[in-house]
Amino acid sequence: MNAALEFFANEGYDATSTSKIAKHAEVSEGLIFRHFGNKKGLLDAIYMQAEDRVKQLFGPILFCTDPLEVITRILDLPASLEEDQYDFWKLQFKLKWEVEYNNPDKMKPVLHKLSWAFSELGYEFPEREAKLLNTLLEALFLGILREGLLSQVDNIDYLKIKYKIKEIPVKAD
Amino acid sequence: MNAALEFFANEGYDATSTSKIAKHAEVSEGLIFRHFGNKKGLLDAIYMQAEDRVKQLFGPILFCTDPLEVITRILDLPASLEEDQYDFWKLQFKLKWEVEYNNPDKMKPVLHKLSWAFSELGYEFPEREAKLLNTLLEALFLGILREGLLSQVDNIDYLKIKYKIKEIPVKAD
DNA sequence: AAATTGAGCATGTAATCACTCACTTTTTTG
DNA sequence: CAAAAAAGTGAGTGATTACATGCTCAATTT
Repeated sequence: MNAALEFFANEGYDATSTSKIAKHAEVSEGLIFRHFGNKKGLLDAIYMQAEDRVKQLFGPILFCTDPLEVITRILDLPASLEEDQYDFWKLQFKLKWEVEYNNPDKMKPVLHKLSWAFSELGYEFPEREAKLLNTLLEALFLGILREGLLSQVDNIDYLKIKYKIKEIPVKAD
Repeated sequence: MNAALEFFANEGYDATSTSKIAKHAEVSEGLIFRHFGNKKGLLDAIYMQAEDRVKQLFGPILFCTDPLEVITRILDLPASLEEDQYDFWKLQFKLKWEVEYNNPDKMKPVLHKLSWAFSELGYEFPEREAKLLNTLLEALFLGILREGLLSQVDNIDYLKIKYKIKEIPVKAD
C-alpha cells in the first residue's frame, strides 16, 4: 500500500502498473490480487484511510471552546502537514475529480465548528464566513502540496492578521 | 483534439487510449501520430491553447481603470465560464500536478492588476490581499468545475459583500 | 503534364497491461 | 504436533497499448 501510494500520488493511478508496485514493494505481483482483489481494490484500500486521517487532523479542533483558537488551529493545519504525508493528500486531491471519491460531507463537522466560531465572534454572516474559509483552506492545502509550504506562508499569515489572530506588523508591504 | 480533450479531461490522459480517441473523432488512429508525433504531442497541442484562453479570459480586465470594477470582474469570472469550456479547464487543473504543466507565472499580470486595484482602494496590504484573492479564485474555479456553479455562488456573493461591491442584505443568514 | 504535398487509411507489431492459477511456505490454532 | 488457514510465489494468459509501415488520393505547385 505504501509503494502503491507513492506511485499513485506522483505518477497517477492509470500510469502505475501493478508489476511496478510489486517490484518496489519487493513482493510478488500475485500477492496484490490476493489481498485486494484487483488494482482498484488497492486504490480503495488506500482511499479508505482518508476518513481516519481527516478525523486525526481536524478531530482535536472540534473540541476547542475558544472560537479564536478554532480559527487559529484551522489556519495552522496546512502548514502542520508532515512531508511524509504529502503523497497521501496529493492522491486524495487528485481523486476528488472522480465523483466516486469526491465527498464534500467529510468537511461538514469542520464547517459547522467554524460556523459556530464565527458566530461567537459576532460575525454578521458566520455561515458564509465559514464556507469561505473552508474553500480557502482547500486552496491552501493544494498550494502547499503542489508548490511547497513556502508558497502559502504569506497567505496564512495575512489571514491571521485579518482574523485578528496576529498583530498587524509595523511596516506594510 | 476535441475528442482527446473530452477524454483527457474526464477519464484522464493515461486512461485514454489513442484508439479510443480516433474512433470517437472518426478518423484513423495513424492520423493522430502523423499530426502530433506521439500521444503526448496531442496533449501538448491541447495544453498550448491555455495561454490564449487565459489571455482571453483575463485580458479585458487588465485594461480596467476602475479598481472596484477589476475586483468585480475577477469575481465574476468563474461563473462566466461556458459549460462547453469546462473540459478544457478541468484538464488544465488536472495537469497542474505535473511540474511540467504547472506555471504559476501565467497569473502574474492578474496578480499585478489586483495588487494595483487594492492599492488604489487604500488597502493596507494590497499585495497580500491580491495574492489571497488569487488563491481563493483558483478554489472558486475548482469548486465550479467539480461541483457545479451552484456550489460557489454564495462564496462569490459573500466576497462581493466583503469587498463592498454588493449591498449587505437586510436579513443575515 | 509532371512533381510534390498533406490528409487519410488498413494492417501489423513489440511491449505492456491487469489478472489467473497451481504451487510452496509460513503462521495460527484445536 | 498436525491440520487448517493464511501469506506468498512466479510463470503464464489474452487483451490492449502506443506507435510503425506502406499505401491511396485529391489538391497544389512547378
